[in-house]
Amino acid sequence: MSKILVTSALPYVNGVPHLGHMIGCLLPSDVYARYMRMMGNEVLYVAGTDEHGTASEVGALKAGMDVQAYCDMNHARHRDTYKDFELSFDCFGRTSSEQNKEMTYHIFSELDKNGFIEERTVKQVYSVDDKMFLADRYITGTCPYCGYDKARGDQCENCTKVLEPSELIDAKSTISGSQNLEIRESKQLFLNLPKIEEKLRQWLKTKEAFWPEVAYSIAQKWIKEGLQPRCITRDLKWGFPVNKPGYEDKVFYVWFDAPIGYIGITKQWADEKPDERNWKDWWYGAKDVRHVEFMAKDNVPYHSITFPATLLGTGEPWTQVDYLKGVSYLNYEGGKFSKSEHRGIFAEDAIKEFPADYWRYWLMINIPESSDTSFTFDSFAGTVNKDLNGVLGNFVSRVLKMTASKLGEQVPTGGEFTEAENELVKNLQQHVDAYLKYMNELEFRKALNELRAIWVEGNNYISVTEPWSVIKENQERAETILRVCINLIYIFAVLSYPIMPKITENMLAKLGLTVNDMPLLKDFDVAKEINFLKPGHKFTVGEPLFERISPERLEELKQKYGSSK
RNA sequence: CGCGGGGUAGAGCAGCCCGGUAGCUCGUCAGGCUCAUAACCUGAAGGUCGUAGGUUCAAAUCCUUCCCCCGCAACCA
Repeated sequence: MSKILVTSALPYVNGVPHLGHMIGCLLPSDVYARYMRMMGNEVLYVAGTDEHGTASEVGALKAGMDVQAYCDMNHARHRDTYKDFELSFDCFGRTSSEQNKEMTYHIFSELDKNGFIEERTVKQVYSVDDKMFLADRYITGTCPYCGYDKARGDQCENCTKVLEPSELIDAKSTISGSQNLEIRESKQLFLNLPKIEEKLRQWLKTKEAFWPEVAYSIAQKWIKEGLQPRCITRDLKWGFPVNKPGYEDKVFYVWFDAPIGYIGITKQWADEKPDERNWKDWWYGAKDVRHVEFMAKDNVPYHSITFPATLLGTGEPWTQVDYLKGVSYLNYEGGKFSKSEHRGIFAEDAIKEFPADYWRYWLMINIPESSDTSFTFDSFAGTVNKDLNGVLGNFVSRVLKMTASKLGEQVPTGGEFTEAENELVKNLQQHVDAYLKYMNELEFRKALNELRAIWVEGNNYISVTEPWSVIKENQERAETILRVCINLIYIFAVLSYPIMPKITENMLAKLGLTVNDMPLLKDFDVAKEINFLKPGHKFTVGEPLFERISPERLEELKQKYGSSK
């Protein structure tokens, strides 16, 4: 048994998670955590909301709320949504916690002590009326190059020119609309990345053979271009006050304390049961911990460069990332998800339309592993109707109904296995081995394709053996076939658990079982499990596992959630 | 010449690192079955592997040119 530390990139607290967020980090990390637990490993799976930064301050301001209350509200909203999606966090914490503050202070102090922190003076735009410094994107004005009147301080969306806020004509704050802006000088603290570069380069080299190509190439790119010192403080109120004399009125930049949040959240988890849990077992001088991180590709630089460098700079034995699963973007019907343009389907709405497992399955079998991909309702409906209803749901239904009507609601007795059963077991074992191999390698698309192939084996077997005909002349043989089929339902349920936990529970319930009756996936032996349910074991037919999506319903969904134009 | 990823049957993808009969899912067509959710099983058709050139006995796979799509470009979370 080994220890697997699973972390998902932390969703920003006042964002509204959509399907792209779900598949980018949250869902695959959950599938992996569940899988690793079923492999018999000790798993710690943590995530939480990333709460600091300008966006929260501005969001609270616009909502007319106190920042803390605003974050409390949004944190709860995230937590509930992820619960609806069956995400099995051991702890879903927050970066604004006391524990994270403690970690952040410690790590900063070590970096400072080791000479990796330096002071620089930077010029920033200050809004006199808002009484705050403005991030570049909170300033708009007329682009001096193309005349576009809604150019942002960092870039003009119209002519794509990269801008300095001071270049804008008639610049104003997007928060209050005030034009009373001035450039002020401000002292900030920087993390001296160039000083850590060599150490980082050597560390990164050890990852080349293991990380996915996307992740490693992005990290490599940053190294190649040369690292720059990085500002880690801000003139804001919402955040951890800097624990260095002379800087108490500033806070740490959100990107400094956010990844430290993984550690802080682990401490939140440990503090719930201090007698039996210790965060250091996972993060500090920890032995035999494999740390697997999940994130969308935009997050890769922070997790492959900045955060590892931060930890390296302390000179302390922190757990670093062993495997970094970077995922590309999921678009919506060809365009980007956009809250402001009401385009896309957001997690809270998705769950009202269909149970979590429908989404989990579609997202995992379509996870953007090699390039960006799109969600479409046509594809979703096709997958739900074909894979879930046609292949899996229908198999369960035909087997249980046939058995119940011909032989009663219990596992039939029957006789010895024949060539057909031996063939089935052999094929199934091959697919199972491939499924487990791909899950180990975090090749989710391939793994899910194997899972479906496993379900297809069931329909294939029943087609070939034709129990509905056989029962007319040879009841014992038909009983054998149906006994095997009912055990297949049990096997399918177990194997589907990491992807569709509720469906698994539902399938097991039909067989009078619970998830506690499931075997470990480690060394999963089809020949043994095919005989798990003994003759006479009761079952119930019950309701179908899935609901089909009719053409009318499909049209309705497309209308409701408007496609991109 | 900013950087990275992608361009393979109607659609979505695998194969490319380690050259050697181009695979999978959906869709289409044909057949089978009628236990089941008009579902399931089998078979077939369908591809100049973005473009142009090079290396090689042999290139989707290696090298070079160009074109197209997506994303990123560090005070943006």
